[in-house]
Amino acid sequence: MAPRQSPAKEKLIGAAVKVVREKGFSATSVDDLCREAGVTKGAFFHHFPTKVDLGIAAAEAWKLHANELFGGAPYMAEEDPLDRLLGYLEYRRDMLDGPICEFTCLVGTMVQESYDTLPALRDACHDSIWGHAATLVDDIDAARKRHGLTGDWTAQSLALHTQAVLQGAFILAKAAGDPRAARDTADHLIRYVRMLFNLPATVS
Amino acid sequence: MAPRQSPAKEKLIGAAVKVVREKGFSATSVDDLCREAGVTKGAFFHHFPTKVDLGIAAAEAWKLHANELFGGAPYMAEEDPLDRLLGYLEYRRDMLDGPICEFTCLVGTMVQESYDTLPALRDACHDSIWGHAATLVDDIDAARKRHGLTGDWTAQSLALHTQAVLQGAFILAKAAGDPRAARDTADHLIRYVRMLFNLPATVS
DNA sequence: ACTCACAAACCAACCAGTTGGTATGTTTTG
DNA sequence: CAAAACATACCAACTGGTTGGTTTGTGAGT
Repeated sequence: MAPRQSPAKEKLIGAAVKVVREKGFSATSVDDLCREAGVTKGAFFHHFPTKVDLGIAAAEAWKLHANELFGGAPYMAEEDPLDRLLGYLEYRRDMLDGPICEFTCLVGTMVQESYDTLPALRDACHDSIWGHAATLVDDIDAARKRHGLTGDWTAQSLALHTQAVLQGAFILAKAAGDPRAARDTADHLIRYVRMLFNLPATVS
Repeated sequence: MAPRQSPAKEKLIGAAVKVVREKGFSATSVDDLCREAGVTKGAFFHHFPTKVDLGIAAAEAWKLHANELFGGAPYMAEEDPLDRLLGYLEYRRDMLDGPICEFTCLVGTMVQESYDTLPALRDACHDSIWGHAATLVDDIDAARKRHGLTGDWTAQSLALHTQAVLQGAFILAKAAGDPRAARDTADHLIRYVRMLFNLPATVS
């Protein structure tokens, strides 16, 4: 239902998602992006006033992509909200496989570089992360009620915690050049959530 | 006891630690680093063959700095290794306060940008993170034995998990421009470790 | 006739790295 | 012991290439 943007604009956003994840935002030049998208600089600056504006558009596209991907995943059919939450976490753990460039996070990468120097881009990254975390909050709250939990933590803070652990896992994978440590960290996260909800700690 | 390097070299490493944490590695120019250190470009390339080599030296200095800081912290006097571990985590949580640029991690920032393009720098970041995590492993293992724990996780994986959570917390703080979400995530980590060791979940 | 979407050529500023040099030790040698 | 030879630490000026961004032009659709 997206209002079908012009092809050059979409190709540039796709190129940004790909290249920035590999090289980082500031190491990616406008020429890199045009080359990847198969478009000239004229087209670039026709659609985006600055390079930062493409970064912002890419962050927004990334949020839509993520919420579509995880909103439509098989575990979303589970009836118990806790099963949906655990399904999400296991799905994310299982994604930590194969080439690193395919599971890392665009906005986590961008915000590391831009938080102090490019506030508009930082805000777009914030919106992307918080917007994705928000899709978990209702299930966490419903799971708390259904399983009669108390505990001095909020659904929002647990949702953000899952995102933090995943972002940290990406850093471990990048540093090691190998996703094993990232998978172990995701397993710790799953074990934590199971323990919070009084399930056996054994990870599936 | 360090063999006292030349002043320009030390100033450049200090400048790299500061400026790269604020702006990221590739957005930081050699001129930025020279200006911050108060030396000329000639001095820079006398001591470091390339900008990447300064990044590597900064990553090594960062590891030494961290292991010195946390190795000499007050909680290290605790007798129970579990108290040392929890002391470490609470200390790290309490550091998540004040200006963001003062608690974020140099090597986490650098490896995000360099993992695919600058393998030598990535390896130095890997060594820094893994080297710091290693300082926790013995205490975790000793705590497991003393508290009679079983559980299908390794001390190494829990040590790395703490680092992942902290790295993720830094990303949340950077994205929000505010450390509150990072503190909440550190509290979840502390709660997890307490639950693993069968302590009351309440966070101090 | 007019706008939109794009292309090509171009620009000043900036980039990492080089050059050729000086000042200050330190080591070797007559 | 002193002079010569060498090494280290540093500096100012420069270079070729790259940067984000601009300008001007053009072909297709309306």
